[in-house]
Amino acid sequence: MDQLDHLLAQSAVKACAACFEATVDASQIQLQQTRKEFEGDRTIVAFPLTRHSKKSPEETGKAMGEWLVAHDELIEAYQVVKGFLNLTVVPSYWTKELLAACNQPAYGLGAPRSKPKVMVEYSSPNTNKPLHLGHLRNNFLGYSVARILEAAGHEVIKVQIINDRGIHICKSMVAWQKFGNGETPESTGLKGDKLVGNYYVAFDRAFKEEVAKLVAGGQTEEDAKKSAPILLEAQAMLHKWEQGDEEVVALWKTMNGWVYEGFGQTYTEMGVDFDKLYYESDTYLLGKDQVEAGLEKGVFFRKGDGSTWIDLSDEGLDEKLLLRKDGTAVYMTQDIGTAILRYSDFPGLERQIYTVGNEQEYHFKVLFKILKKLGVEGAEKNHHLSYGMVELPEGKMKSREGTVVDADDLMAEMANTAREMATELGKIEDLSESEKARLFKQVGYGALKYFLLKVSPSKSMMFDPKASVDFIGNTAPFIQFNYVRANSILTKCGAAGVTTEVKEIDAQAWDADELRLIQHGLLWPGTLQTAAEQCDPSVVANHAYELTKGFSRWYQDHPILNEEDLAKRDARIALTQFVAHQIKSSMALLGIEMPVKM
RNA sequence: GGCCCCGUAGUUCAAUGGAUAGAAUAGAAGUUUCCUAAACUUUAGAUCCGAGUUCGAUUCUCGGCGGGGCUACCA
Repeated sequence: MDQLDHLLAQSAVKACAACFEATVDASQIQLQQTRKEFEGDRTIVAFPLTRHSKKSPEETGKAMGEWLVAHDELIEAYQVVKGFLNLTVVPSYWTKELLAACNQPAYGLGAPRSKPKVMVEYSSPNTNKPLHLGHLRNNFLGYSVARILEAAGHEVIKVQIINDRGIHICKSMVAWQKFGNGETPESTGLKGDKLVGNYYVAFDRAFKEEVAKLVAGGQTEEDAKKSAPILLEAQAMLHKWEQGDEEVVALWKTMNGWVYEGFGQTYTEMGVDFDKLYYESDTYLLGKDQVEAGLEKGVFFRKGDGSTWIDLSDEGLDEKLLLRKDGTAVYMTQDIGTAILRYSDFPGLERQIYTVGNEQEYHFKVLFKILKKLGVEGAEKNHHLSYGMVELPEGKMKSREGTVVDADDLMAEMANTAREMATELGKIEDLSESEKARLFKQVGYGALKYFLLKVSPSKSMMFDPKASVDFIGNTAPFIQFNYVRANSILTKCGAAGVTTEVKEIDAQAWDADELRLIQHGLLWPGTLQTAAEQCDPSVVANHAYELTKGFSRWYQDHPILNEEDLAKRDARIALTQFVAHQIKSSMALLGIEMPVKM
């Protein structure tokens, strides 16, 4: 619902009062964009109003249309098709709005910090293996949502919690001790996360061999999996870590350090960052006090064996464990502690948004309910930004089966494809090597980000490594290419001494195609609003694509700088500038940069 | 078994209960004296099945069928 819809709804309410003596609330007026095959700009659906008008949909629409044309100076004409009242808005309205938008660099954006403080958590990897395609979707999504919320006017804090402790990292550590021969990232030339990941794989291989041996020796597979010596070693190591054993902690710090170094490089390439990092090793014990306190308040209860639980059957869920019988914390305990810690770290925090895969929907449902029962204020506002799996043609990615698409490899491949394409087209010879390298990343990474963000988060999506990510069609490179064309014209304006400053626009300069393009651009404030409310970057991606497609079509048969009618030329330059600017700022919210040349 | 999500052109994705279900790709046919052809134009092609609610259902309800996930004293 944008400004115009708002005005029209108000008018429609008046029309209903005047024509039918009916009191209708503005919320009952159904407004939509008029479909392009009909004449008009906005459409009021007449069906729902018939019970007020006591007339047929056609007569209802006709009566309202007559009244609106006569009484609302914004409306130039109307047409009733079946039960739909199509309204044509006076062209000067669009021109006026366009002019205002052109002179407002932050057009469509909310005033900074005009909305509550929110926290967006994303990434949150384990430190025992490198980042993969699923993490890319997570990071791009979380980062983009943060940018969108910020653009909408929220103060945003980007965080992640790093799962730096636990049996998984101990597995890598044990394997490194046994098979590593003192290897380091320096000695091998490998990224630290890759090196540690290799030992995780090595652990798994050794573990499987041991299990096979034990099974051959007569054990059941189940027993063998519990008693494999290397697993026992890893468990012993975790125990030592928890005791604070110096040697183990030192190794743990060293290997995690390698991983952070490697992750840091990957984050830089991805273009994402964080305002604060939380480490599970700092927070994993935090929730215990909260649970003890909750126990006293009677929110939780203790079973005969000493374990602590919450009963959520009144909320339609079941019982959930919070402390083991030995009193140690579980995942949920830690999340309770971390959530509460964050409220105290950032006073005034309205809500936390967790970017985590949809397989954890149940977990977060439970977490939010527990927080609420513990009396955490605003707990119900927290949001699990749940997203679907990235599926490969052969099914789910499984690190143990080697069907993982590595994040670094994929990004390198994307930049490489961009290089091949650009070289073939041969339009960038005059760029320096570093400019070229930057361009290939802008285009290649842009294509990847757009590919992952254009799909609604909640849906699982298909990624076929063999088909590779497209660079033509509904893609970032298509959008970038059109931005480059627009930018090229604007640069030429400067060279030709034509001003791009927009002071006035001739309202008669536009044809129907142009009006449509302008109208689409003017939807941007409402679109951004929607994207922020729904935490959905695909809404922004969609808008940018539609706008670009409209521009591309228009560009094809409308001379801009070459237009002889100067009033038209200036109007078109203004429109070009408007579109280019909006493409750039909307794509920036997806973390995608626009090149100046390609 | 229980709970949750998803089924739309060959393929990958759209569509607050609204008009003739949109795009993109792949297919077929075209467009470069002119601001960047990574472009543009034309063409063909789909709502898993069955009921129900509604003036109107891809959308809501119920029942099938098919796919995925959760259902750990793992994280």
